[in-house]
Order: sequence, then C-alpha cells, then structure tokens
Amino acid sequence: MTKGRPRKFDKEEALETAMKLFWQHGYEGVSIAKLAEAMGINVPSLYSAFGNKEKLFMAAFDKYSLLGGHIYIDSLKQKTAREVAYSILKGEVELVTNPEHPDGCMVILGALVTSSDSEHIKKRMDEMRQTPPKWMAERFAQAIKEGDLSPEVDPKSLACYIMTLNSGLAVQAKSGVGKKELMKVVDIAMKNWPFVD
Amino acid sequence: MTKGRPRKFDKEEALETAMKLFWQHGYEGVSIAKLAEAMGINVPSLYSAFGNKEKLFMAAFDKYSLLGGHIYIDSLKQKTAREVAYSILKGEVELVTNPEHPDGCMVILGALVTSSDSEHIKKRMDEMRQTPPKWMAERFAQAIKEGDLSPEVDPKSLACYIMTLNSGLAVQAKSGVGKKELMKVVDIAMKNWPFVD
DNA sequence: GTATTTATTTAGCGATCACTATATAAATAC
DNA sequence: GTATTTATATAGTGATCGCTAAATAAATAC
Repeated sequence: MTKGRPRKFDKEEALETAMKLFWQHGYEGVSIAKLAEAMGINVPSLYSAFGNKEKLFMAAFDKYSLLGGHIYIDSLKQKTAREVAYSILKGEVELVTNPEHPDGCMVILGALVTSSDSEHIKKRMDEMRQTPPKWMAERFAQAIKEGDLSPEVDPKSLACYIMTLNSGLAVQAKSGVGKKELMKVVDIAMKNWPFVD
Repeated sequence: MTKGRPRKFDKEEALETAMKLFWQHGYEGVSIAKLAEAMGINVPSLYSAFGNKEKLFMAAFDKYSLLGGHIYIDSLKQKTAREVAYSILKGEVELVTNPEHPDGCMVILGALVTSSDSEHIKKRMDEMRQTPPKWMAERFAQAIKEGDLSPEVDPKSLACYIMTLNSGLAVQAKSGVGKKELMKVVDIAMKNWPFVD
C-alpha cells in the first residue's frame, strides 16, 4: 500500500454515482453537497479525490464517453452506410432508454443549457459533440468509394443528419418517450434509405 | 388611469427580456437578480408584477408559444403530408437559428434538464411538448384519408419522427450548427419522402 | 518507537439563491 | 387639502452555492 491513510471509498464507484447524477440533472443541476451525499463521502473527501466540480464532471464524462463512444466505434464497422446508420440509431435508442442509466444522453444534455457562469463547460461539451459526426462523415465518404452510398450525397451533411436524429432521440427519451416508440422513429428514418444511387 | 402609482416600466417589454433570458439559459440558469437587472427594474417590482420566478417563466413561455405555435398552425394548412412536414421542419430551422432570438427552442431547452427542485417545471414543459405531435398525428391521419400519405404509415409514429427531428434541430442549433447546414439536414430528411404509397 | 504522508471530520468562509419587510413616492378619490 | 392605493427603492431574510482551513485519524518509512 502507498504512503498515507488509505481512501475509505471506491473511487470508481463514487465516480459512477456522480456520472449518473450529472447525467440526470446536468452540470449545474446537482450540487457538491448532493453529489457527496450520494457518493457516500463528505465534501472535503470529494475535493481531495477529484479536485473541484468541473474536474469531477469531466472525469464523470470520461467514464460516460466509454459507453457513448462504443455506439460509434462498433457501428462504424458495419459493411454498408445503411447498416452503419441503422446501427448508430438503434444503439442510441438503446442507450437513451436503458433503465440502468438515466434517460437521455450525457454529452447532449449534460451542459446544453447553462447559466453564464458555466458557458465554459457548455462549450467543452459542444466540442465533444463534434467528434461523432466527423467519424461518420469519414465512414460515409468511404462508403461512396465502395459504392454503397450515392456520390451525390454530401458525407458531412448526412453525418449531421444522423447526429440530429440522435440528439432528437435523446431529447425525446428525456421527455418520457419510450423505447418502443423511438424504435418506430428509427424505422421510419431508415425506411427507403434514399442514398443508394 | 387606474388608482395608485403607475408602473414605470413596460410590462410586455420586460417580459420579452425575461423570455429571451429563459430561452438562452433555461429556468434554473438565470437568477431573479439577473432577470431584474436585464429587465431594467428592481427585484420587488418584478415580484409585484409577475408573482414569483415560476409564474414569470410561465408568462414568458406563453409569449414564446405564440412564436413556436405559429410554425405548426401555419404548416398544418399545407395541402399534402409531405408539404406539412417540410413546412414544419423548415419553420423549425428558421426559428432555432433566427439571430433575433437565442439559438434553439424554448419549449425544448427551457427546462429539459433541471435540479430536483424544478422537476415540477420540467414536467410542465414535457407536457407542452406533447401538443404538436398530437396536431401532426391528426393531420397525417387526414392525409391518409385524402390519399397523399400511405395507409401503412402510423400517423402517431410519423408525428413522433418529425418531433424527433425538430428536437434534434433545436439541439444542433444550440450547439452552434448554422442555418445552412440545418437546411441541408432538412433536405436529406425530405429526400424521397417515402410515405406516398 | 518517531516522522511523514494522506484521508477524514467538523466547522465555516464569502457569494449568491429566491424572496420579502419596511419605508417612501406617485397616482386617484373625495 | 386628506385618505387610499399601488409602485418604487433600500435593505435584509434564511438557505444554499462552491469551496476550504484546521484538527484528527490511519497508513508507511525508518
């Protein structure tokens, strides 16, 4: 064991709790006091382990992004653009309606609307949201080369379209719309996937 | 003039200011002090004119819903389901990227993610968001009767799909995506509108 | 054993939260 | 004029915000 008094609590477990609270209430919607209580520790222990509220949020977000990122990493391996899109949308529905987590999506809802004090965090999240569309645009460009996507399609716009649907699915789930209905939405979106020449 | 000292400020003008602040920062993201300062009045005047923060928010929301509601009222008059959908999506893009207002959509972003203290407001907004899909579902059912929409389509699901796109467009605009890109998203969504028999 | 290091606890910092008590100012009613 | 009514301005309520100083507890190093 390392020098000094050992930590009483499991840091990853505590971080998981913080992640879920930020996921549900957003960065500004949960206080340090509430976080510490839910994590089963007192406030100074929270600060000594995680620095401050912003760093705790970012650490929780890193944990979240392992979940959220897998949707894209797995889906982009699909053989055709159509299968990629369907896999992403289906994965998003499963994520945003999974009863083991809060409804919605942390990267979309965690700091979308904030007070002036937290615009810094909002901008960080805005930037994070730009990565998946970039990945998708690259994948769709490849699909055009491989012939399973019409060359008339702009890969960037198609990626933005999928991201728009994903964002909408997160909002709908947060509003209380269930998995069944959202899967029907995905079915409609995929009906006559119109981009194969 | 009525009895008593007359109000120094224009109530509708002050409400317009409050609406924009709530629109940009959400219910919990702006304080009474900030609101009063921006409205050019002091705090007790705000309370005597509007009651409390929740009532002020709801009054601001009523003002907003005149803007947001017109999109649907106007669009539902279009002749075919396809034109209705296009008009709604185009109207949403214009609303959420209008430089005269904050980015995004107040009914979607105003209280989507809140602390436990404001779950009451969140639920009220969740309910408000259910009205447009109901209108759309009725209109799409009518379109099926009139023959410009396939009878295989579930009007409710199609309405939920359009609402999902609308929500996504609001999130994208709030994230900094511009009008041009969002109009391309709408174009993709409308490409080969797949629901005419 | 003592010294050092780190985590915990209690208690409290100044700032801001939504909201209001009190006094004063400005209008009408008579 | 006086009485009444309503809006204003000043100041301040208790509660909570993010965060921390100080003391104590529990481990290792030697």
